[in-house]
Amino acid sequence: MEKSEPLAFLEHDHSQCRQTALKCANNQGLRLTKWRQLVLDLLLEDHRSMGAYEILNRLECNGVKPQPPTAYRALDFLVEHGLAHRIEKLNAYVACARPDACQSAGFIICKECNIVAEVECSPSSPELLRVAANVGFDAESTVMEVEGICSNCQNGN
Amino acid sequence: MEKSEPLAFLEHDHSQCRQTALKCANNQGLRLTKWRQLVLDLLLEDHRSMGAYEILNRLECNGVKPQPPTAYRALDFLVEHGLAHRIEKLNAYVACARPDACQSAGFIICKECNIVAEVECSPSSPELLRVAANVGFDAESTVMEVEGICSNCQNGN
DNA sequence: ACAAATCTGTTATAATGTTACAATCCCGTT
DNA sequence: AACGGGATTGTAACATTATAACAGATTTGT
Repeated sequence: MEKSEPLAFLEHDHSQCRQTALKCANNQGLRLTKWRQLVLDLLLEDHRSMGAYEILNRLECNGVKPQPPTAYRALDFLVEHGLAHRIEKLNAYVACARPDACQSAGFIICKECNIVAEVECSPSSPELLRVAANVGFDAESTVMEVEGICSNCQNGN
Repeated sequence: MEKSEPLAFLEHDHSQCRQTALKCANNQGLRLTKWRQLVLDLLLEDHRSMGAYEILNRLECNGVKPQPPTAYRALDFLVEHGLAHRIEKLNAYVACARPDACQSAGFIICKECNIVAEVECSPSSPELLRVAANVGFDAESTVMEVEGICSNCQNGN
């Protein structure tokens, strides 16, 4: 598979994605607590994005349903440590597709089926970064998202 | 001035920006109604972004303060017709810096002073678009945003 | 075992955005 | 000028997304 192939659109062994993410989390010595684990599991179900409240509504542990801060804390943690990404356009979250090798990611978002394909790519448009550098701007984070209709949905699937 | 120079960071005659935007709106034959005019005026005050409710709170006409839908309708209209942009990372809006020649814009966002510099640039990272094209994705809109600290704010201004 | 740091539970509230429907205004045609 | 259809606005209620604040519990390093 090519480096920047968007996994989400390809047939693949998705359980591998989950394995990789978990392994990666452990290797980093992160504290994957109960809620973080559960949230990550939900996100790792597939390559769709989930809103915080969709996650919250499905979160549950021994019959206990947590409050919003619990979901947001877990999400913040996962995003901060590169196990998940926030999709700004959707106010939603996806599991990182390549937590072992994620430097800078862009996202291809299908409006129809909500698949979010992660693409490892250089941060932002080169022009944008060049201009930022020119004016002495200290870039900390970048958002790269393309929204449209995926090939499957164009064909009415 | 170079094509892709970010106006927001440069000394410039800002009244020109407003003139251009208004001229542009009229040339397109758009109906710049009362609220649209007022919202656009607020956005054109400078190159900062404003949240919908910040705009709403400042909106007023003959002592009448409108409700949220009024602000959102005006913003949607302005965005749809290229007179303003939505900044996804901030859930906020800026006036378009070059409404006469805006094809595809990226944004440099300073966390400190909230300046949003618009940069005309090719849409997204080439890799991201190439991958999208490869998988037959029909791209409709792209988000390109870089957040960080501008040169002024780095120097404690 | 202790203190410090981190994480969780809980309540409340803030901020952002939308639905739905009635009333009004604008514009082209009679 | 009167009419009719489409666009715009007024208004109330509500939905969704996110955070503040603080107490209690758990984990970690020493």
